[in-house]
Amino acid sequence: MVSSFSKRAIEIIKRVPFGKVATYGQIATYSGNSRGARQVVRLLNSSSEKENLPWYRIVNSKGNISLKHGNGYELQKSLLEKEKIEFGKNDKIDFNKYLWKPLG
DNA sequence: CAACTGACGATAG
DNA sequence: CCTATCGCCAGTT
Repeated sequence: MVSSFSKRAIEIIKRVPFGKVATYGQIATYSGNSRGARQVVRLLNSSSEKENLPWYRIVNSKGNISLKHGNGYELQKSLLEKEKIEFGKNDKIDFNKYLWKPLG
């Protein structure tokens, strides 16, 4: 068995459906390591294009985009809005509506 | 092999 | 609420 955290994380990221978002911690947890959030970041940076990952569906635990303005932030936001995801007051995403749940 | 690096997260003040 | 700090892990330098 491979049991490689990275490979599993990639598979999981690919499973995040249209119109939903997931947190770094979520991906890490479902990949077998609840503390692997930072590895998820690495993967997004190193494999988002190769693996064709929906990197823009990954946000931080607060429901905000983690990128900096002028450095992808607006891009990610627009991509999410195209998936009908709404941003609240502080450009915050409502997890009750948009957080991805692997079961349903 | 040691140090550095991240789009994080939890905790403390 | 906000900043500061520490912990975590794997891939790079």
